[in-house]
Amino acid sequence: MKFNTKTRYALRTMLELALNEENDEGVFQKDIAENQVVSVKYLDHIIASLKAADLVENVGGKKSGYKLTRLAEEISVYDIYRAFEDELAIIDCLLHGGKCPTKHLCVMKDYWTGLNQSIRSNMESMNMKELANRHISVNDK
Amino acid sequence: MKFNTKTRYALRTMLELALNEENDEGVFQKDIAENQVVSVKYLDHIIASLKAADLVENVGGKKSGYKLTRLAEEISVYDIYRAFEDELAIIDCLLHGGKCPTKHLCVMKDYWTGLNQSIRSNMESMNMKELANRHISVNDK
DNA sequence: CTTTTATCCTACCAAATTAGTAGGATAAGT
DNA sequence: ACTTATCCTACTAATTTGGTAGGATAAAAG
Ligand code: FES
Ligand code: FES
Repeated sequence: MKFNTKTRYALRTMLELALNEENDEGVFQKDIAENQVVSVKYLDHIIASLKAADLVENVGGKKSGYKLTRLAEEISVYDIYRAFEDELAIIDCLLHGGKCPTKHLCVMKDYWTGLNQSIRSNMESMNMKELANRHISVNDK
Repeated sequence: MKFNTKTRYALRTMLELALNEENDEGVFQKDIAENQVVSVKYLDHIIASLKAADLVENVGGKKSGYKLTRLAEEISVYDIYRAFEDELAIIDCLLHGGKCPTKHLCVMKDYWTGLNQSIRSNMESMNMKELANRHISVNDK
């Protein structure tokens, strides 16, 4: 029961972009890589997924920095999770009307569904603006 | 972000035992295996872990059934999870005073800590008696 | 206009984890 | 004596994870 490292790096990447929301020049991949202590090459994959999910974009052409495609406030933790994974389904029985392999009705399914929903709601209700604000208030002390 | 199948099978196994709490003869492994559509051999591992975690015990000697070691009410979903995994830590930064690899203070850690706590509380607050009751009320309709 | 550099894109890969199977020992019941 | 259910240890195939490597492309710097 772990989140993968890509999602974690992606969140910190998005946090940097959220902190630079006002910066029209965007942020360079290599600067992010340095701050996050991750190779530029690895960050390549992460940013590629974020782009594919339409969460970030280049400011200009090939050698330009990155910006968020929308307001940080409108990007949730779950949005970022979704750039790397399918819809949250903590067990397979919850997938696409997935059925339980058991003979009889499985009462656990209701429990899993509730837990799944709770985790998802938590991720949906936290946005990057809020995280950026927290970051500022912590680092200003 | 998935729970493993062992935990899932274990929960259903424990549910069967909870439903047979009053049955002094215990429940046989092979009967559980049949109900859960899982090989007896695989269930071997699952039950071994449950025993190691002191959640179930044999009623008698070698060929006897299993019973819960405590009241179903006193066994939480998290107890069962813990029979197969270490303390819940949805990212490694949360482990044993684990530090973040970042240069600066990582504000994400507070978020992860909160989510981790929320998931854990959810699992801790559901017990096998409650699940057994739900099972009965669903299957009696 | 040449060199550098940052993004882009596709392969590949080693290690770890998952979800089991296999084989047999032990001991109780028939 | 035979069957059978639990117990115990190894092994393994498939998948996932967490990356690295190589090079193409295009912009900017000199
Ligand atoms: S078997 Fe599907 S949730 Fe229990
Ligand atoms: S790096 Fe540890 S939680 Fe962000």
